[in-house]
Amino acid sequence: MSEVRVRFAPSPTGYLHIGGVRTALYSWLWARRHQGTFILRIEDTDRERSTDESIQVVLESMRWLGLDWDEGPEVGGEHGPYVQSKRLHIYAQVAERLIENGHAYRCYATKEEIAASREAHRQSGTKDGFRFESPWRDRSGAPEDSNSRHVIRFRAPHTGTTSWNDAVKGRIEIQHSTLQDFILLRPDGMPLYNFGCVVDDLTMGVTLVARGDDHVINTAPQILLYRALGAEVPEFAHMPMVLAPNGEKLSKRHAAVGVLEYRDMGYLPDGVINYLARLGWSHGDQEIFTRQELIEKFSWDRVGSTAGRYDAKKFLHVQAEHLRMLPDEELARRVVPFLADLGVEVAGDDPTLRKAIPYAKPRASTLIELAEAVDYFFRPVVFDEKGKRKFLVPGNAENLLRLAQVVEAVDPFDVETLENAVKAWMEENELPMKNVAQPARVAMTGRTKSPGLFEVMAVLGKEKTVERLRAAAEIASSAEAPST
RNA sequence: GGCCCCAUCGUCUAGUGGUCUAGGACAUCGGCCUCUCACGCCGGUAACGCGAGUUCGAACCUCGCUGGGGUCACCA
Repeated sequence: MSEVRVRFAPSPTGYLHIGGVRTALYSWLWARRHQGTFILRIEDTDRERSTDESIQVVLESMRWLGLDWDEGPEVGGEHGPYVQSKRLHIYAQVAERLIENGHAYRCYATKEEIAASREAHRQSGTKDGFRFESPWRDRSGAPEDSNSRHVIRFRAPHTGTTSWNDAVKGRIEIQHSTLQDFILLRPDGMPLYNFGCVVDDLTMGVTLVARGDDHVINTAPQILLYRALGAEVPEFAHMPMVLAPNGEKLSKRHAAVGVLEYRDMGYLPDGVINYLARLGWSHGDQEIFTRQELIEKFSWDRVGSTAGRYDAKKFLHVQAEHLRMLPDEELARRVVPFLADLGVEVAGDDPTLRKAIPYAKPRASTLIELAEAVDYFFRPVVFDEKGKRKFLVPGNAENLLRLAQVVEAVDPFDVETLENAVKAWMEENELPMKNVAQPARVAMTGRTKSPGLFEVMAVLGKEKTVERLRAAAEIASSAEAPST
């Protein structure tokens, strides 16, 4: 097999959409699987919407996901520049060639003329789609003022068909009668999508073009363009789109669509990648994949043909699986910034943090939840009001005090020894675990839900455990008895 | 509307003519475990859109219908 060269070509218009990420991911996996080249190209020819900040967002998104590119912005490459607005001279050259060989022509029609033509078409009541037929298609000369504003159009065939064998959809055939003389270059020299895309893919040696299936129709004009340039046509892979839960096009209204939002919500790159990979692609019954497994197992023929719907719950589940797969040291390191957001400054190699992670891990799906599950080890208890009212009551004060006493004598201060000592004390006094556990839990964590009592104690350490139990006993004894 | 694509549980999917009284995962509902909450474990509900063919036999092949999506720009 010849070298695999694939690209991801987003337009920088705000954020990197999660659907776009999936396209990027599949291409990246394909490249990595075949030791090929993954190219990142910025399609910023829409001046209205493209911004430099957006380019940075795209790069940052790709970096965060770990989808590294071999050629593209910041890393360079032999076929640069990799930003379309810096390639205008190339498009101009190619367009000139197409004019010379008769495949393209200068069109001086004004926007007003086109609008009028569209209106006339509408009035005529035909059922066919509108195609602008430029009077300049068959005119040889130019207007008197040869500098006048014009675009360059492709001389599209009116009859026949173009077909290709799509890597995910199979054979697709498009009627030429549905094509119009699409514009290659605007008066300002900016290429339109179909032209810029083809020129770049061609000059960059792209062997397979992967994109969303909203581009299926564009493939016909693009193939025509390749042929007009006497070039070999690459392979195409059109994947179904990611839809909203209700079947609409996925947008901000339905979910977080910018991929960086997931970073901020405490998702892991591998969690995002796994969920997206599995949305539309499958490998038997396997649900959870490491990045390496994805690289080894990905193939276009396992990409399904039905549009996938975004499912936040499944996404969170897959994310949680990856959180639990991460070694504790690594989790401790990664949770630090999220703890900082909660106002807790702690180092990634802090021994208390390191000890707390294994107990917090099964209770968290994201890094944010993980941070929230360990914060009380590092700062004064903040009581859950309901829990406080229910459990820190006079009737429990004595037990809390005595528990503090029992615990104070425990050595070594580990889970097993603690459990033995406390249980022995409870048995002696015929105290049911239930009566002791919740007040103690609230005392130590401020909440009614937490890891096991003895686990919390062991992480907290003797000093803080005793201190918190006594403080809670104090609160309890001075609290009013429950009114009911 | 024209053109293009698609159609298995609520969702993601396995299934490529018989092994399917359709499997897995998420969600959901029961239960177990238990000091709370999770994790984990066990079990349940739940799908081949409809209609014609082809065939001894169809979720799998063909056609039609219905439904959904995409696209018809000097956006990408």
